[in-house]
Amino acid sequence: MMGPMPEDHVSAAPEPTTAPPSVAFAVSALGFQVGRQLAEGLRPLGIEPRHFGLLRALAISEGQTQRALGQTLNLHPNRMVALVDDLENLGLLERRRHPADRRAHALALTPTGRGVLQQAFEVAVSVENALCAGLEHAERTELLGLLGKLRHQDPTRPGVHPGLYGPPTSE
Amino acid sequence: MMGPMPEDHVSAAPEPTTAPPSVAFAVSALGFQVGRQLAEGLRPLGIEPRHFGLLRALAISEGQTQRALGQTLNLHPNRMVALVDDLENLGLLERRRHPADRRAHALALTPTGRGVLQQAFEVAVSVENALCAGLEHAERTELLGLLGKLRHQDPTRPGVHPGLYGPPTSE
DNA sequence: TATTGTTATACTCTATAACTATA
DNA sequence: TATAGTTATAGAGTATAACAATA
Repeated sequence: MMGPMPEDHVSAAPEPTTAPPSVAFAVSALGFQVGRQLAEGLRPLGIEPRHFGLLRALAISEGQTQRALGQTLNLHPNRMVALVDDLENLGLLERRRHPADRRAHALALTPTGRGVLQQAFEVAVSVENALCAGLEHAERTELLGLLGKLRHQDPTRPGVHPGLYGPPTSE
Repeated sequence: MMGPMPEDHVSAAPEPTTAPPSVAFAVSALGFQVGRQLAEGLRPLGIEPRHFGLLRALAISEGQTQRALGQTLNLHPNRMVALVDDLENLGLLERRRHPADRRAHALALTPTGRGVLQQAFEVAVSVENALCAGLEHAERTELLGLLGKLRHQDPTRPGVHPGLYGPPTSE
């Protein structure tokens, strides 16, 4: 990875102490900000972005085992335990008996969990709208199109965000 | 924070299990990817993104005290110690005597440090170009313009990225 | 023997607060 | 008394590997 790369859009040797305007930098700083805002918005719901990601993935297909869900989210079985514990303690999901395998759990959202997921989506929408408040509707469409043309390193399942599962952001 | 927000661009209640195309999500996922790529690219130089950030800030005005530099980067004095230790051990900067205050250090880049910073900028340019490889020049300009219109929560000094100083990204 | 979920352990990173030497 | 830098300590998070139950 990180071998020779095409260097056409930006000159190769900028002023050493100065950074040219950079899509990478903008996207990185904005992405961090968005993550913080999402975490803040979810706090009243008692969950963190990683829980949101798990609930969302579970809602897409219920009855999955922890392992299956963990593979979808690229999470080690290990880390799934605490995450599922959290959500079960909050009453947002249940570990039910798996019909075919008595070792495994069949994960299922509770009605409360479905409600919280709904609210979490609304938080996400708020973050989106706050972020895009300075854009006309057409500009936002245009921006989405351009972002879609950026090279994604990890064309995994859509909706899977590798950075969503770290520790809660401090500061 | 996170109070009432305008909700015009996106309907407030999407399908609960499905996410509409979102600038926030795209920017967040791409930002995380960019961070990983930068870390990978810097590894051969023996530094991490946070060291890059510190070197860059130091290059802008040398002779600063650790505290002053830490304030620029929003880093507690505490965390500066290990960071400056790293860079001093690598021979990239020096703690010199402060002319006016014998408690403080005057931080200065070494020639090696200047060289490594230069190489780090080249890595950053590589990441930028890889990211934007699918864009025409005009599209990239357009994208930069649109990103600039997104609402920045933290209009601090330009070039300061709050998420740059966490632990090195695993996975 | 392999696999699911769990636990144990060591390790890293962080934050708070002490500490020292200057001011 | 306050400040610059440092160190100590405790806490949170992660990863690796062991473990029990089941396949």
